[in-house]
Amino acid sequence: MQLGELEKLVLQHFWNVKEADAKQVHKVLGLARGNSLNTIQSTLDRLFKKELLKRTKQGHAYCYSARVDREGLIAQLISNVTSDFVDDGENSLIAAFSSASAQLNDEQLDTLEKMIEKQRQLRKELA
Amino acid sequence: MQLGELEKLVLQHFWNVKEADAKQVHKVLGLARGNSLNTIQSTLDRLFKKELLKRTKQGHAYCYSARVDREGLIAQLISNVTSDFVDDGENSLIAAFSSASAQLNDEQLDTLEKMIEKQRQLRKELA
DNA sequence: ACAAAAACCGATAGGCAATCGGTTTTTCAT
DNA sequence: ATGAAAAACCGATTGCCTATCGGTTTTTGT
Repeated sequence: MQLGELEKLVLQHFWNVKEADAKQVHKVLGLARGNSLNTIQSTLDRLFKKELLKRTKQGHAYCYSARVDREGLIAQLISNVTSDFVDDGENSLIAAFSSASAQLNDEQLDTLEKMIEKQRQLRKELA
Repeated sequence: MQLGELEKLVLQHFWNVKEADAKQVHKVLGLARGNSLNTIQSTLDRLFKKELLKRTKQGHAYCYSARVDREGLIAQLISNVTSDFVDDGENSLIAAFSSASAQLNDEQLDTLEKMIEKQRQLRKELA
């Protein structure tokens, strides 16, 4: 799945504002870029069809909100873009990590390790 | 940077064969897909311009080989696709991990932790 | 120098984001 | 209920990129 520039801006917008209709998004993002309301509507619709936004009728307008959070989208994008190079069963994040671990600094390694520990703890509590 | 289907196949080919000229790639990949030699040449050229392959004149033909390994490409793709959503300094993998960790099974968590340890060890040796 | 091989150029088609005008549908107030 | 306004929907165009080749130019080895 391919994301264009405006689509990315809109997604980020919805990580800030929880929900908004086309008109509101247009006011915040569209006007500054010189986009028509229609352009914003189309973009919202495309993102809805891509299942990155959800929407509900609210009065006479769709009210949109994020369907994935930032981390979820990043995970999905990584999976999409790497899947052709990753064996089935292999988790793309792990494959990615083996690719990119050299780029991480010590502090980031610590962070990651703490996240793993946290996840383990969480499971212990649920078990 | 956008990679097409044929481009991906060609890249993977060069992770197997070290080096080859257009004719050889065509024989291995192109014939099976019904591609002309020209199509293969164009693709090689595009990948060269994207700096994913390198090439040297060998007799009368360019001899191509991989410029990035699988892990390097994966890392680059991840960086490309996530950079718009990740603050400078923040690593996209870590951002992604924080949401995707729940999807990993215990074994994969172990794997990841071992990778971290391995990376730490590597650094200690280099220091 | 010449034939063959390879590179290079340019054109076409197909897919997707961006963009918007115009039409249809929905909605709300009267 | 009905009509104006608002919003959704549809369809077309543009631009960018990959895929694909035909044809021309350049290179090369004999």
